[in-house]
Amino acid sequence: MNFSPSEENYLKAIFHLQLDVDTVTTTALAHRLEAKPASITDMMKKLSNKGVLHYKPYYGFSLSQEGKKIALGIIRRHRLWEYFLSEKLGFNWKEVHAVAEEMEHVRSKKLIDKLDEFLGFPQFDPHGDPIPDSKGRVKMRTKISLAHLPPHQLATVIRVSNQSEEMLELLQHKHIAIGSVLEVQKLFAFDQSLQLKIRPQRIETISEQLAKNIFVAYETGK
Amino acid sequence: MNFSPSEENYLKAIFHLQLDVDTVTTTALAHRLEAKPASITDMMKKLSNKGVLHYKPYYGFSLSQEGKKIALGIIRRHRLWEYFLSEKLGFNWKEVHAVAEEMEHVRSKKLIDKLDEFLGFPQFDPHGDPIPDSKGRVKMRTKISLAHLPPHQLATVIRVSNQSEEMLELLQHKHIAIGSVLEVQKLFAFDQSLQLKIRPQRIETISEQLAKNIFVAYETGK
DNA sequence: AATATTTTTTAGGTTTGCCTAAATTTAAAC
DNA sequence: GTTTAAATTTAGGCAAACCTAAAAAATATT
Repeated sequence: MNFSPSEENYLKAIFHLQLDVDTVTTTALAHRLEAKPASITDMMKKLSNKGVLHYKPYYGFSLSQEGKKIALGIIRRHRLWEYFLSEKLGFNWKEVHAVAEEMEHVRSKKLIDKLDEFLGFPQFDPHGDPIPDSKGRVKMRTKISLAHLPPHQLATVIRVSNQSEEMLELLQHKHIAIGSVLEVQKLFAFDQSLQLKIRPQRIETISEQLAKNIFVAYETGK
Repeated sequence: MNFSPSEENYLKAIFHLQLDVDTVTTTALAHRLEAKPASITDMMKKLSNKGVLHYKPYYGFSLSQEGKKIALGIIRRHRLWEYFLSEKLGFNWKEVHAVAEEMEHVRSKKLIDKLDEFLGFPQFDPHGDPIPDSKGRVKMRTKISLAHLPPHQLATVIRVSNQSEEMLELLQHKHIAIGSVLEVQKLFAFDQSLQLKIRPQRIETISEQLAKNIFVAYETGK
């Protein structure tokens, strides 16, 4: 079955909303897609006719098994393009999303699988979100601020929320960069400062304030 | 001004038709776009209102200066993606066009300029057609069968029309590949066979039949 | 439980990009 | 120079994807 760009956007949005709730409401989806509730109802009828949606009027909707598979395919395309834009063309994280939003609608299985191969089968996009593989499987990770990382848990730096000159200078000094693998060795109760072990074998101490602005991810079961 | 994918396809098609004729007719365009003449008229009204077209009802149309600039931008996008698909993802020439047809409509100046840079500012796409640069300038080349290449004219192999095992074997034996730079040293009148000089310094003789299946290009003034 | 409020759906309208069929204009043929 | 044929445009319709306003259903309030 074939889906228009618009239908694809609906499926993707529902998928994301379902990460938090079992059943998605008309208003929630309208809000996310910046559309009016009436438009949502229109589309829900169409999508449930196509069998990708469980829909009971007035009681919300959720993706069918088929719908989930399709949504994962769209997310795969989106995140692979994000990775390409960031890694190969030098876009920064903020610019990447809007462009990928368009590119994800180019539908060619071969294109995406070749792109995946060209990129070296990346498992996570530049935001640290997992990229589904060609069978729709995703690696799960927990993403949190470094300030909340459990001690002795190995994690990878995926983002810094503050991009000021001053912070980047400090990060450089501490040898912390995107992709750095590290763990918390000690948490000092007095001021919540942290002692880090940065792979392969560097020890650094950072303030709570800095830790709060560094985001890390680590793999979890499943 | 902004153009929909459909409008872009019309502009591109008119541009291509104008390579052969000054004024494009409704029927010619309808034929090329596989649409009905009435649809063409509809769109011509829209496009001439947007100022990209000279249009006199019943007498055909042609691109305005502005229209040409936009068409070149679309062709630039198309051919850069073709180059990417072929060079980076390993697509073959036949598959490249259809996918690029979709990708060309992702509009982001930055995306295209970064892609251009990433690809090393290529001047010709995998079909040997010129890629307009970011200012819309194109290098011109003549594309012909090797059988018709004027003697002593340096040219580059851009395509082989027959992809059979047998022919590829022969090409390999003669050290002729896509991108080979060569010139005709002698044409034997008896059987139209050719003696080639292949850069940097190889001499090969090939039959007329083979020459007819090899296509080459060479730069011409402007 | 009855009423008020919020959420959702229905009904009907708009724009884009296509279509068919009929009318009009231009070009060709006699 | 009529008449015929071909090309083009106009008129009116259709589907997709949105909208507004009104109606209907579910939820909250008292």
